[in-house]
Amino acid sequence: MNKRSGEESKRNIIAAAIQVFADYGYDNASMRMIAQAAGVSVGTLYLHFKNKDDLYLTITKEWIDDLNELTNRALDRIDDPRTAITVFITISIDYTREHREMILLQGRKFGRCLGLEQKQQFFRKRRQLLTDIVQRGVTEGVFRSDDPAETARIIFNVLRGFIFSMLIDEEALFRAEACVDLVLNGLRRRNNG
Amino acid sequence: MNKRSGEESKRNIIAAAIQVFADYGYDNASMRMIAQAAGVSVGTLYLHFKNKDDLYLTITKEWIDDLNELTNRALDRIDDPRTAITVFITISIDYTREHREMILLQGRKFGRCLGLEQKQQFFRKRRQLLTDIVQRGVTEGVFRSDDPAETARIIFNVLRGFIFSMLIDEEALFRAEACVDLVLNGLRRRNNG
Amino acid sequence: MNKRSGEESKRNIIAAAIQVFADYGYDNASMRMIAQAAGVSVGTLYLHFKNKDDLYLTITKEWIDDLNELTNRALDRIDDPRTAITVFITISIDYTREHREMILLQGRKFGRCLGLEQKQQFFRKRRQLLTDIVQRGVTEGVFRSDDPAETARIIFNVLRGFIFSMLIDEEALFRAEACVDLVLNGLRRRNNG
Amino acid sequence: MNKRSGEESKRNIIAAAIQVFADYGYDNASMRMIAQAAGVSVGTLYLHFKNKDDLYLTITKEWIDDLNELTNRALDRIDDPRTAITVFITISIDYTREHREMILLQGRKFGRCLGLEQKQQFFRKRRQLLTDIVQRGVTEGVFRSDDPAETARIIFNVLRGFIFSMLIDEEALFRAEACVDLVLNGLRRRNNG
DNA sequence: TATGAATGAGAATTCATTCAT
DNA sequence: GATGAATGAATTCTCATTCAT
Repeated sequence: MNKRSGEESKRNIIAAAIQVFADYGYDNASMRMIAQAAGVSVGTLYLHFKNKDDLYLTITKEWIDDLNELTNRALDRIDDPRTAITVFITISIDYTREHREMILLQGRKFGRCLGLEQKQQFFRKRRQLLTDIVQRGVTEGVFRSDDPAETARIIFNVLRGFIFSMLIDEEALFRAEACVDLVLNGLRRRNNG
Repeated sequence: MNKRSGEESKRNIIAAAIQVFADYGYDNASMRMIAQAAGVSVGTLYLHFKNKDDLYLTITKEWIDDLNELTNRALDRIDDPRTAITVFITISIDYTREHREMILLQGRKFGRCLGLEQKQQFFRKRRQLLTDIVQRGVTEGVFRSDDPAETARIIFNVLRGFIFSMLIDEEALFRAEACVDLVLNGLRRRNNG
Repeated sequence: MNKRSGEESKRNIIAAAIQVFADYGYDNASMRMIAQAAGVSVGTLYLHFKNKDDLYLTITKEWIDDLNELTNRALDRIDDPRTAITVFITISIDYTREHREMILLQGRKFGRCLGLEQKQQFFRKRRQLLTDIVQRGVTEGVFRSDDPAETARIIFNVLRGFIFSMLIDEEALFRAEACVDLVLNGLRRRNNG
Repeated sequence: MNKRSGEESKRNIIAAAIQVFADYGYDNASMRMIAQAAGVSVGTLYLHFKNKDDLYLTITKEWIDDLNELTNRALDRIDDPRTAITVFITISIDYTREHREMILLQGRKFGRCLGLEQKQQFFRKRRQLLTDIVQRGVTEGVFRSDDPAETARIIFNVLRGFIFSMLIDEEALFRAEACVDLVLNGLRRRNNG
């Protein structure tokens, strides 16, 4: 019985769970696998988390907070819409590359999606951020867009596609710069357009 | 019980399985549910399919063939790269909207993804199609792209993102035209570019 | 795999479950024990019953129906209140002696008592029967009772006590006739009373 | 943590355990719940009691002693058998009403009933008390009974029924006086009997 | 072909008990 | 004395798969 502090043990379990969930998906990851990966007994899992859902939600909540903060900090002092788009896309792609496990955030549990409310709010917030940037660009006359929200959704979906490609289809991954280039060009206002 | 020819029964099972898989996901769809939806006994499922994986793979194979044919037919006589891009994106979005179940194609069984080889080949083929179109556009001087394959991957990922949005986040869906507009503008060669 | 008809198998499981529940109580009887006693696998239990509660409730429902019918038939043509009391007590005691397992009917699951509604209705019906008999006796001038319902409850509780004694304290069991004697004497109207 | 003397802590745990056992039953009461209710850690429970059974037995022993003393004191100077019966029944009913938890005394752990020997002795003693009273009444010519022990068992079972009704079926409860009335009338010797 | 009863392995979860601190 | 993290065995329940009919 290797005694640790409660918090230490909890972090340890979370780290293990992230790996296992990411490797096998929510459904195929069993509590036994997670326990094994964390080097603890199954019972210990339930000492720190009410159940499998709770463990999963704790993890996703961390990511959401993490990404929110990272994004906010990065966009904090950026006024130029072109730079803002560049930063948003680059951060998203980089973060996804570094945290392949983040796919879990997108995780669907078909019937009832686990923590759906929380996630949708997060997605909504990110799309709003993009919408604001595009809108600003339009106002400033550097972007062209009939419908900034629609444009934001499209950009958002490239990034969502990237997340899944990370997991199921690495050949489909692209460089952030290439994406920025295409998008900025697509948004660009032109005289003879 | 209603005697049917073997083939008829098989079609019937596949139709039911598509629905159930699409509604609940591979893991949460049980053979019992599929049997019930098809109005046959569990044993009958195994008469036509070796096992659950086999049933799933049969379905995905059908889709791949279906989509391949649909796409090929649509692009058959189109020479203009701009029209080709427009058609490819529109077909993909429309098909996804009509066949929400197609998400299954992206289906990940994390550890070992079921039928991965087959799917990856399909994805590769679609990206190649896009690459060819972009390449042609560049050659003809209407598109601008440093790396057509990279550009193709980006477009491919918007569409992949759309598929997942269909399932987990309907608010994120966008119109095909808006996407075409952004992409074509992004690809457009410009004098002062 | 010993194939039986569905109904045959179900009866077999019920018989085993009655024994196991009676011997160990609801909580201490495990599905594994019941399966073993029935000579089937655990999975088979769930083929016939939705869950443990369902199995338990099926059993209690049978008893309730059984006892109701038995009692109704016995009291059908009896007009004399003294005979009716005698029959009611005798039947109850005899049935309990023969079906020691019937204790399950009383079964408490503390927080939420399983099938409480159903049982309470059954108990209520039996008390009502007793109340009617006593009331009749009073009306006919052979019984004496300030409050027939209260009297009925007391008699009802002797019988309930008997059921528990069957299980936990056989030394406390008594003969039906002795009980009838005491009760009838207690109910008897007297001139100098 | 609040340092207490060992004995004080023990009393505290017992009080909490009584509540929890009474609310949830032996099986459904967990050591964690008891610890929580007592405001101590799980480990502390095992400092004072060898295990769950030990804790339970300690409690039942207390009750047995408590009830024995209460009953003895009440019957101490009562000579009249009629009064004695009245007192015994009234005390039993009242005590049960006030200590709903006392149901635990009847507690069955089916297979091997916890502390069975101890309890049976207690029940035996109480029945003996009743038997003595009835016997005395018969000797003095105020009661009529072929078999005082049998009569005692019947009275004992009304009271046992009452205890269970307290828990599972409050509608079945009755007033002590009504019971005394029926029993005394039932015991009464009559001229024309 | 078709059925559906039966299986057994494995899933999530609970809990009495132990023991390092 | 007191704590509470850790354990492991047991519990309920699910499900892909098999096979006698």
